[in-house]
Amino acid sequence: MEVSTEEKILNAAKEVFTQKGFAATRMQEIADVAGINKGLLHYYFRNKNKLFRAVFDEAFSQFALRVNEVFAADMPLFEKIEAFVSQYMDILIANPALPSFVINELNQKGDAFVQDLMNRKNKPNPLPLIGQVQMEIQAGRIRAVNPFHLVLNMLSMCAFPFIARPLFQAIAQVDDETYLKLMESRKQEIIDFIHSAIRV
Amino acid sequence: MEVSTEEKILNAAKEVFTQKGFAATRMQEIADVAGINKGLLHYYFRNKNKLFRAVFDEAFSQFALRVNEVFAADMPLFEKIEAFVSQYMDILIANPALPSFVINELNQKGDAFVQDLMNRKNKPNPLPLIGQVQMEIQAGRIRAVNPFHLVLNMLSMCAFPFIARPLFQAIAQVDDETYLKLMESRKQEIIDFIHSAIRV
DNA sequence: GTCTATAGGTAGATAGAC
DNA sequence: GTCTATCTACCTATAGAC
Repeated sequence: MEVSTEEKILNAAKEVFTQKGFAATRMQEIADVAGINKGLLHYYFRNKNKLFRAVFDEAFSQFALRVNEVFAADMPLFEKIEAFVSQYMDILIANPALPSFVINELNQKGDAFVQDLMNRKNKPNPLPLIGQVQMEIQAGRIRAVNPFHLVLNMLSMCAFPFIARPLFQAIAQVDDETYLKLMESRKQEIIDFIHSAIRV
Repeated sequence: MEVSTEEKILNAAKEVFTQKGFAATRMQEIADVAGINKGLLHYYFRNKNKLFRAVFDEAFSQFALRVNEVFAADMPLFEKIEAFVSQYMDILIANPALPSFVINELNQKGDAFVQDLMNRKNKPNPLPLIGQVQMEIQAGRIRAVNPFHLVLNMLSMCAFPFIARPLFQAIAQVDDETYLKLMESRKQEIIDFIHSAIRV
């Protein structure tokens, strides 16, 4: 064990907050998971809100930043879609509980929280990709789809199976490992689906 | 006002629970929204958990039941997809906060809660639709897509924009009314998208 | 059925010894 | 930096008057 106490707390907090959400999380439980004393949580992070922000901001960045990178890259459209879906699904497979956590808190914390987040962080920016789609349509190389909805479709198909995972997993009656393998094979399925949908 | 106290409580509980989630909801706030005394909540529903179950079960049914109806209907595949997307989006537009509430609690309450729900309620059953897709593929009338992923794609594109609504709405910088109108026009967009994706 | 008052328990946060 | 003990506030739930 060479991890600092601060790291132990952050790891434990990430685990408990992502599973239970802000309101249902108990500082005592974070301390238990971290294997340290409850008082130390306040020594390092002052209060529950600040500890939460530390966990949430990191989780949110992990999504927003990667999105912008790929969206703004200099690549042909089909390659870009393929690269995005592949990379984004990899992030989700590695962190299957994160999307529901982030979406969750955004829903519950209210508009002020979301606005504050948008000002503070560089927000996800789909405009480069949307512009590229428009150009391809004008050039007649893809079908005339609404670019906004196309991006929304792509994001939906990637993220939703993770957010609604308990439901789908219960319906399909498969264990965790099998479900994640399904998500692995889903990458190519989404890419093909989008490709077929927008080809002329 | 001819609504019974019990109904007033249920309406208020639905509003507060869906907005804040189980853990962050205060019985006092439900009483305030309902305009009644806090003690009455316990008189009618005994405790917070039972009141929650009353709200949750109704919300969950609203989704699961309608899904099964359309999935099992005797219709050609394309018509069925069109009918499903149209009807499902209508439910979502009328209850934009419900999907995130349901998904949310399913994520946080743990496996026991989900299992209990699956035994108690007739769970969503995609098999009729999946079987129909397989037949169309064998008949060569649509492209050979994985039926499971096709259903998942359809559900994702419908539901995700509502679950991730605060995020998308903040990015698109539109007000509530505009966003819901976007969802209205999205119905046809999804139908066309799926149609193009699976046509031979 | 509806209200007030309060019991009983728990959670976040602080004080202070080591 | 880390621990124990405790304060204060709040929340669910109940008891009991009306």
